[in-house]
Amino acid sequence: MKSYEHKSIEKKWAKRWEKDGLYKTKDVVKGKENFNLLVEFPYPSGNLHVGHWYAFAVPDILARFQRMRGKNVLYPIGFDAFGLPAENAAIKNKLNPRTWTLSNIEYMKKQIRSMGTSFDWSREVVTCDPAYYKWTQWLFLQFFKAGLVYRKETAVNWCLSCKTVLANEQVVNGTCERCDSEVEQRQMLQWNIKITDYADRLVDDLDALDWPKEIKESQKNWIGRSEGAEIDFPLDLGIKYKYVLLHGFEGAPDMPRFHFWKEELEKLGHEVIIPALPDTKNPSEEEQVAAALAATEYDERTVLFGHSLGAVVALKVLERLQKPIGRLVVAGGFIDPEFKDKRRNFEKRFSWKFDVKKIKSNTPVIHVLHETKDYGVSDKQLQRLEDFLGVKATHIEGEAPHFTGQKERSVLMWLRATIRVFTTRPDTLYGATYLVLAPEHPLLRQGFEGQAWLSTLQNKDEVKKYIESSKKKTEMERLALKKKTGVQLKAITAINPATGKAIPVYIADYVLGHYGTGAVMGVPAHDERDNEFAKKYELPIIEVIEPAVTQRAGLDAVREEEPFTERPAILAVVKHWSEDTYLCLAYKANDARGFISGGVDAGEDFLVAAQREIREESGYKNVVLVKSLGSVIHSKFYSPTKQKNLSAHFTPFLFELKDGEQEEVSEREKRIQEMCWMKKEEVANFVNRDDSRIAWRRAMGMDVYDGEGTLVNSGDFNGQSTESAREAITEKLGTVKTTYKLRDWIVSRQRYWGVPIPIVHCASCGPVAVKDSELPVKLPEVKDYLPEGSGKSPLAKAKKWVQVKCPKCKGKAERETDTLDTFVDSSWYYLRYTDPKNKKKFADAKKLQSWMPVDLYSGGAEHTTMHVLYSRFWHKALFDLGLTKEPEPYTRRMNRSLILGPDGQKMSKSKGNVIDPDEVVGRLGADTVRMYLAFIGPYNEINTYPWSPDSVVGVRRFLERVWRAQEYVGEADSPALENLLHKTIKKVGEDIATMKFNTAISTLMIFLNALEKETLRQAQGKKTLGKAQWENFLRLLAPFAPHITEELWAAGGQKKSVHKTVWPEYDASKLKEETISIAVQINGKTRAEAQVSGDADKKTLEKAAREAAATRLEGKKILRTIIVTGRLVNFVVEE
RNA sequence: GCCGGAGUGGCGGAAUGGUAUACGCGCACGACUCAAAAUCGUGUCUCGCAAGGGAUGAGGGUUCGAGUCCCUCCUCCGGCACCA
Repeated sequence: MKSYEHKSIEKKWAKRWEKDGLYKTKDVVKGKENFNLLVEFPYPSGNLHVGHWYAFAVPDILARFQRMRGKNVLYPIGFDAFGLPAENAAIKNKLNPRTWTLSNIEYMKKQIRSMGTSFDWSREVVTCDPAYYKWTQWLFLQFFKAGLVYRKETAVNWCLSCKTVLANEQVVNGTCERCDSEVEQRQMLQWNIKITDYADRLVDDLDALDWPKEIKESQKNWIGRSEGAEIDFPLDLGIKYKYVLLHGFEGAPDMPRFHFWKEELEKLGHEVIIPALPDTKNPSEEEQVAAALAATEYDERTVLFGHSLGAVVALKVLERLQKPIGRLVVAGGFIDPEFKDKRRNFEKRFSWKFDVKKIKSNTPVIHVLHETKDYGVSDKQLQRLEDFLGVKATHIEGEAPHFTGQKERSVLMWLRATIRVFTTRPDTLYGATYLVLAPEHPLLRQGFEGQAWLSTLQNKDEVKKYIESSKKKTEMERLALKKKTGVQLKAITAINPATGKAIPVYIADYVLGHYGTGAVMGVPAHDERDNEFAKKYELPIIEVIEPAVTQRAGLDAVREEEPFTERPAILAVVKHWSEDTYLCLAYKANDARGFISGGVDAGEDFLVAAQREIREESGYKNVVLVKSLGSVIHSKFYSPTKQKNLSAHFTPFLFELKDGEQEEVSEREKRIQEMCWMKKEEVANFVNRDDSRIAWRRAMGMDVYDGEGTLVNSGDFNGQSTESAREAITEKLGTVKTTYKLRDWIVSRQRYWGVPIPIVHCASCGPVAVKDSELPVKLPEVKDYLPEGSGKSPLAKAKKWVQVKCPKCKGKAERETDTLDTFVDSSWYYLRYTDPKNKKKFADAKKLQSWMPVDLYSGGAEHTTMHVLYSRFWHKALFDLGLTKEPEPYTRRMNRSLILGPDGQKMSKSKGNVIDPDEVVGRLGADTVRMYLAFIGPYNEINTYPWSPDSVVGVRRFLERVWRAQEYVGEADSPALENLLHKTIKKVGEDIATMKFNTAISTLMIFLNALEKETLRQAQGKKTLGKAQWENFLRLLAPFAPHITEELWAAGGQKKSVHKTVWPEYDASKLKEETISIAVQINGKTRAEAQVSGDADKKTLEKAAREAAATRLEGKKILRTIIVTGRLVNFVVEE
C-alpha cells in the first residue's frame, strides 16, 4: 500500500471532477427537490484567507450531503467585485481598477478550486461585469420609476484630507479609516432609496422567518421602531397678531375647523376675525371681496388666511389694500377654475385676473399650503399658483383631503409659530416644563420659509454661535463630551398645550435633528436626560407619574382572580444613628427584602403611623424625619401573612435614628421578618421589592422614574394609568405617530469603481431614466481615479461621456456621475445565480421560481444590519413590483463564527498571526483543512475559534488512519461493528442536517477507533471489516473529505464517483445494544452501575439495580423508585 | 445605559431534564528504536492511601433527579448608543 499522498490525490480528482462536470446544476431534475444553499460571495481582495475556507468549504459539507440525500442542490459562487480597495490600489499603483480586480478574481478562483468545494462555476456571477450591472441598473430604474428613489440634500461624511465622501463604515470613531484625519458633516445632493417605506414590513415579517433570535433582534433594533405621538406646542413670540380667516365655497365661519383655529389662536392672545362671506353657495368676486374688506382694518400686524376659494378672495383683498399686511397664508388655494374632479358654479363669477405686483407688494411673506390628497386642486393648478406667486408650495398631509377635517392642526401650525415634538410618552405631557430644539431644527434655519418668527429673539448672537459651534463639532467630540449644553431662546416661550402654561424654549445638541421632529419636550421628572438638563439650567421639575409596581414573580406574586384589598401605607427608609447603614427587613414567608412598611389606620397621621411601624417592627423608639421621599408608590403584591392580595399606596419617608434605644420586638413580628443593618452600597443589591427599590433610589437622590404608574398633576387625567393616559392624551392633544431609527438608504457614491447611476439630468425635464435599450451605461475610461476636491465623482472627468441627449426632450443633458453603493450590487446577486447568462431579463421567472427563496444563507455577522437588511428590502420592493414571487429572500439565515489567529487574536498582518491556507493545504491537504475547520466547533453557533496548529494535525492523523484502514477490508461484514455502523449512519446524518459538523466528525472518529480496536487487537490484524461496511463508512466521510474518499472508493473497484452515490440508510433494528449499562441512583445521585440486556423491562431493571446497590440500600426505607428504561433506576430513600 | 448571546478540564469542545467532561489537542508514562521522529499502548477534573466525597461563573428555587427549566447577581463577547 502506498502512503497517503494528499497532493497527487487532490490534484487528480479536482481535474477529473471538473472534466466530468460533476457539479453542474440543472434547474429542474425530475423527482428531485431543489435545495438552494447560499454563501456570501467574496470581495476579490486578491488573496484567500482561512475565513474564506471557513465560509465556503464547511457549508460544502451540507451541499454534498444534501446531494447524496437525493436533493438537486444549487451551491453557487461569484465575486462582489466593485468597491473601494480596487480604486485605492489603482490610485496607488497607477493601474486600472478593472485590471486589478479581474486578475485578483483569476487568482482567487484557482485558490477556491483547491478547497474541493462543489461550486457550480458555470453560474459564476461577477458584479463588475457589464452583463451583470446592466441588470443592477435596470432594477434601480424600476425602483426609480416606482417612486422609490429620490434625490435629497443629505448630510454626508466628508474627509477633509482625502477630499471625498466616505461611507459610514469608513468612518471609525469620527475619523477617516484610511488617513485618520478629521471627518466633517456636509450637505450634498444624494440619491436615496426609500427603505423607510418598508420599515414596518421589515420588522413585522421577521416573525415568520426561521432565523436565529439574535439576528432578528439586531435588525429590529437597527430599524428602531417606536410608537408614540406628535404634539404641537404653540410659540408665544411676544407679538399679538390679528388673524383674518376667509372660508371657501359653500363654507361658513362656524365650521368646526375655523372654530378650532380661532380657539387655538385666541389662546395665545391673538385677535381672530372670520368674516361671513356672502352668497356662499353662489359666490361672486365683488360681493365676497367687499365683505372681507369691510370686516376689519388691515395693517402690518394682520395675518390674512384663505382656504380654497377664500384664497382667491384673499389675493383680491391684497390687490386693493393701501398698505401691506404682515403675512399671507393660503391653503388649498388656486388662481384658475380648472379642477380635476368637477366644475364649480363660481367659475364665471370671478375674473381670474390678478395683479401679482400689487399682491406681492402688500405682503412680505406668502405661504402656500397644498394638501397631498387634494381632490379638487390639480397639480397643474398648483403649479400655476406657485409660478404666479413665485413661491414653492409646502405639501402637507391634512386630516382630510383639501384640509376639510374637523381640526386641521397642520394648517394651524402655519398660522401660528408651532413646534411639533415627537414623544413616546404623551402621558407625561403635563410634566413638560420646557422644549428643546436640535440646532438643525428648521425653525432656526436662516430665513426659514421667509418667516420673521425669530425677529423678537433677544440673544440672536448667542444662538447663532451655538448653532455654528455644534455644526463644527465632530461626531467624536459629541460623543466624548456627554455633558449637555444648550442655549435658551430668550423672549420666546412655548405653551404647553395641556396646562396652557408658558414654558421656556432651548436649543441643545443632545437633541438630534434627524430623528422624530428634531424637537423634544423636556419632562425632567421622568426622563434622565431631561432631568440632567433641567438641573443644569434650573428648570422646574414636576412629577406627573406616581410609580405603580406589581409583583409578578416569586412567592409574593399577585394571585390571579383574587380581589385586592386597598390600603394607605407608609414606607420608611431608616438610617443608623452613627453609621452609614440602613435598616432592612427580610420577610421570612416569601423571600422578599425591603424596608419597614405598614398600613395607616383610619384617621391616623402618616408620620405617626411611620414612627409606630418602626417601633413595632424594629423596636427603635427615637426617630427623626429627614425628608419625605416624594409621591406615593403604588404596589400590588400578595401577602403570605395576611393571605390576600394587597394594593398598598405607600407614602415613603427617610428617617434617621437619634440613638440606639430599643424595646423588645414582639414574637409575632420576629416570626414574620428578620431585621438587619445593611451598608449603604449593599442596600441596592439586598433589597428586592420594587417599591422599596424606588424609595431607596429616591433616598439617594437618583430617581428619575420612567416606568409605568398613575397620573398626578395632570388635570382631568389624574388617577389614570400611564397606559390609558397615553392614548387619552394623544387623542385630545396630539396625533398618533410612529418613528424609526432607520434612515433612507443613500446609494450615491462619488467614486469611480462602481455601477454608474443610469440617470440623465436635463435642464427642462429634470432627472430622467436612461432608456432600457441604452443599458448598460458602461463605466467610462478616465485618466486617473482621484476624486475631485469639489466632491464630484471621477466620472465627471469623462467629459464626452457626460454629454448626452435627454431621452425625453432630446435636448442637451448630462449624465449622472455618481456611482451606486456596492450594497446595491449584492442586494440581488442571489437572484442572478438562478439564471446568470440571461440577456433579456435579470432572471427568468420560471428559473426564479424553481430556486427561490434561498433555503439557507450562511454569512458573516457583520452583514446583519447592512447587506442582509438591504437585500430583504430589495426583494420586498421587487415583490411589490411583481418581479419576485415571494416577499422574503432567505428562508433561513445563519451567521458564521470567526476564525482567530493561534494567539486568540483577530488575524492581521501587523500582528503576524495570519495563517496562510495555501501553505497548510500544501503541507496537510485540503481534506484536512476542510475537516479541521468543521471539527473546531458547532457551525450554527456564533463564536470565535482560534486556529490551532496542533489540532489540525489531529485531523490529519485521522485521515491517515482512514487511509491505512483499507488494509482491514475483507469480504465478510464484521458482526461486532454492525451495530455501531448503523448508529454512526444515523448520528452523522442528523448532525450534518443540523450543521453540527463537529459532532458528526467525532462520531466518525469513534467508529474508526472501534474498527482499529476490533481489527488490530481482537482479530490481530485480520481483515475483519466487510466491504459493504467500508463503503458505507467512506460515503459518510465523503462530504467532509471529498478527495481521499474518492480515491479509496475508486481503489475498492468502484467506477462511479462516491459523490454521485446515495447516503446510506440505517437499519433501526440494528441500533439496539445487546447489553447496556444503566445508572443506579440513590436520591438522584449515581451510586452504582448495573448491566442489563438492551430490551430489559422495568421489573428486570429494578431487580438488577437493587442487586447492584444492595449494600447501600441496606437498612434504608425505599419511598419511591423511578425507572427510566434504558437509562437508570433511581431509589428515593429516607435520609 | 439598552438589546442580544455565552460562561463546563491545561485548550477546542460533548451531553432528548436522566451515568458531566464524548471526540480531538496537549501532557505523563510505556512499547518499538542505537537514538530521534513517526506510530502504537496506558493514564490524564478534583480531594482522598482507600472506602468514599466534591465539582458545569456565584447564590437561591422547581424536581425523585438540573450543565440543561425559573429567579437574583457576577464576568466575558457581539450589536446599538443622548433615538425623546
